[in-house]
Amino acid sequence: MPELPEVETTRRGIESHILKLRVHKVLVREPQLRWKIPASLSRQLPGQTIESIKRRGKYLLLSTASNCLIIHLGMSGSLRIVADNAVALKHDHVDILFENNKILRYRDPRKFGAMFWTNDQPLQHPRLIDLGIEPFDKHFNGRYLHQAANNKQQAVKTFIMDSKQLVGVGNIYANEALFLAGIHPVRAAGRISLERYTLLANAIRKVLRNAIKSGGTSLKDFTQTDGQPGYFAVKLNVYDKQGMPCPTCGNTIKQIKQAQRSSYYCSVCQT
DNA sequence: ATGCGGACCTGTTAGC
DNA sequence: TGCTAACAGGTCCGCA
Repeated sequence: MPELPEVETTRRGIESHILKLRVHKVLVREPQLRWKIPASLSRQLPGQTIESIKRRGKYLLLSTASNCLIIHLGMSGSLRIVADNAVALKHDHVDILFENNKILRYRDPRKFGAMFWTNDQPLQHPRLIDLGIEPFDKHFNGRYLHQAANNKQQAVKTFIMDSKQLVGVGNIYANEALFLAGIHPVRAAGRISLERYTLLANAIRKVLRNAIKSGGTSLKDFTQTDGQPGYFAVKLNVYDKQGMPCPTCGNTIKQIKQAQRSSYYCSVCQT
């Protein structure tokens, strides 16, 4: 489900409700997500206070004075703030109950998400330590991409979706950014000029920034933490638009598969 | 080293 | 109407 904008929208949504609050209880109904949620979470988090809520790529980092709960939403995960008498539905796998009787509720039908319970160095966690640059880092630009692409034969679309290169760009925004930059998704990453990578870096930041501003993309089931849908979907140019006219030139949007993922592009505007 | 296909799991939808 | 197959926002792992 969530790419960087949806995770950031979630981060902001829960931050306003649980920052500086003490955890009263943790209820794990289904521990088996992508990896098993450690039992130590339920023992150790109660009594601790959430001191900060940060994001690294698509991971959320809920830090206490001595530990960090790392959450990844996978494809279908979501976090909501609900009242303590709200009935848990199927797929509501984890509740974190706070001292003010609000619950942070994790829901994930496909169970591709994950929760890790670590010390105070979450960025050293094996799943995070090799993550690439943040798209809003001041060092991220066309030169960075151009150098990272080196002589790669890999298609530029799978290249920008590789979290070891840069984080946060999933299938929707990869397609949208390539459209904005006028770059064909199949083009080899190592055969793109610095000038075009500068366009692409700017396009990536633009689509992510706009999506965050709109509260994320609502496709099927993404909602903000208050249950309101994101409003970005109406602004998508190519994603899921196969057969429809290109907003720029009117040519028919094409759909292909790359690395098992759907790619959408205009063969006139993107070369 | 690089890059690809398959895997994880459930729900929804397109197609027959 | 009902069954089946394909597909969905992510990313890890094993193999070529």
